[in-house]
Amino acid sequence: MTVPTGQCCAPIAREPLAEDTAAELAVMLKAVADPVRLRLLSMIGSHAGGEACVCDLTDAFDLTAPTISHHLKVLRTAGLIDGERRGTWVYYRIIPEAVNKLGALFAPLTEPSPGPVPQPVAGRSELGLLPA
Amino acid sequence: MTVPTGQCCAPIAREPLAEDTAAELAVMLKAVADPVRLRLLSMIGSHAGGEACVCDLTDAFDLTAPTISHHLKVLRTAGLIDGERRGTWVYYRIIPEAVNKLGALFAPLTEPSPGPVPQPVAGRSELGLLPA
DNA sequence: GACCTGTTTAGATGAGCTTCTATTCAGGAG
DNA sequence: CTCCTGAATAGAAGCTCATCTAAACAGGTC
Repeated sequence: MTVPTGQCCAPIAREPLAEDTAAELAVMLKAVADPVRLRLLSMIGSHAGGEACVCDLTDAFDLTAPTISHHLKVLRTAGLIDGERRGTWVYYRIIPEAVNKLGALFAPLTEPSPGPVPQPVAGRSELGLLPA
Repeated sequence: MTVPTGQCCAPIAREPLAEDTAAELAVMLKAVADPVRLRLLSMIGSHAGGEACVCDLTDAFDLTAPTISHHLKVLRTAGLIDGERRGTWVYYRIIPEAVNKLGALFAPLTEPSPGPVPQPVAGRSELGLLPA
């Protein structure tokens, strides 16, 4: 069973997930299924300006800097965050489309909505990182 | 066990997740962060009547029955599904509150946080743990 | 009772993950 | 250029996880 539209997938309770779609989503979910990475993602996403410096993130944990760096790499490899070096420091920010994909997966099935999946459309005006 | 059915947290990008909240959510996410379990959850949730027999689920995978049973137990332990034996067969169904909790976590931030202050430079802002 | 089918439990094995220490890379200051 | 700090890489140790085979449990049929 393949997903009708080109989008990622319907909510989890609407139709059985395709095998490859499940594998793709599992990669993203595995990246988030860790207390440290969850908090990292939350700190980055909720930080003023929509981005956070690694130096800010490291101090919130009882972990060494290389460990934090490793977790950030996992999140980046999964396509959930993006990093950029500006001078001495490196700043990370969330990729809203990736998070929205997960949100759509677990969206409640309150009403049996019509045909297509109502994609939540990455808005997030504050973090202006959508290429229009 | 666990999973006391209640609102758990704000969307991931609104405020930093508390340490224990992140740990609790990671347990649930880890249960879902597997291709087999994702498909199992999707099959159960999208099955007619809202519940599915183990016998139906097993045939869709190239895995042995004990392995499927193990994955179902992980999902049940995480509070995502519930099982009931009726005669010879065992039927599983989704616990909507648990799935909704994940949906709320990754819900898009339509209304931006009221605190602008995009000034991340020069001396890290506290950022630490949120007060409960 | 004995027997058959569906499901779970118990161990074991091999792969993967989290964390560390030690080292290297990148940029700025003196 | 040399030194210092922030961040990433390399490699290793210990633990967790996904999967299997073998065995046990639950319920129905004869």
